Amino acid sequence: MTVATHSRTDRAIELFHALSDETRLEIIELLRKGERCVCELTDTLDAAQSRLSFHLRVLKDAGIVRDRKDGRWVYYELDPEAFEEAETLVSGLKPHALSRSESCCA
Amino acid sequence: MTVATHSRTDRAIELFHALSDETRLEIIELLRKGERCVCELTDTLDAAQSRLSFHLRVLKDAGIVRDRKDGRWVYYELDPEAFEEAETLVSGLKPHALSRSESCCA
DNA sequence: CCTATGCATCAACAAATATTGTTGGAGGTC
DNA sequence: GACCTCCAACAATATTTGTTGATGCATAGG
Repeated sequence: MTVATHSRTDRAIELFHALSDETRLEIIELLRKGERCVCELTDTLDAAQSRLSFHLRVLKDAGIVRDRKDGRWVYYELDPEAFEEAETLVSGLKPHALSRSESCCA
Repeated sequence: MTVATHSRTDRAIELFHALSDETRLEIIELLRKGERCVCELTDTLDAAQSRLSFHLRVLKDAGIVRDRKDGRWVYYELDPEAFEEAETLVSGLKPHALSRSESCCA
């Protein structure tokens, strides 16, 4: 599922976009405590199931969460790799991180 | 200028949102080489001036860039602090990073 | 002054995203 | 099998975001 047709920029957009929504950040905050099923999330966040399903998909597509099916329930948990990746991407944007051919000055 | 009540979550949303757009990432990539005036950006990115102005404002509001006026020109440059902040926010979302004493928001 | 340049801002439109209610399938329980 | 729960997917609507062109304002130079 690790798509390779993503440029570095596209990946940054996808990841940062997924992280730039209140509902999604709340989901992440909850999942930091451990795996949760959708029903627990809808309950805790007091959000419609279809809404959470949508946001969970965004998070999943971005690789931020993984899901696991167990009987009737689907459990979601954070994928640490995505956060490493986000950190790497952020550092790659920093002014002092000299990466490829860059000259200088105005 | 609105500052006032910025919860940690609101700040994350603002920052990540600013970083989740192609044009803005291109601007950042250019500014990594150093300060640039808007005219250079419009030229290099081949974008309408009003379009860049819009995105520069988003970046500025998020604290990612600073501007400096010199004569008729306005120069933009990256603010390293914002990237430090972004990194901190990302680590704060990581599954295993147990936060200090508390758990959330404001 | 008068005009040209560099940039911000606004209004209007276009496009992308999010929310809601609904539907249906997969999986349990009895 | 009949029936219930959990959840993803769809369609319709509402909301947000980005683009474009016009306008305004400041500065510089004639």
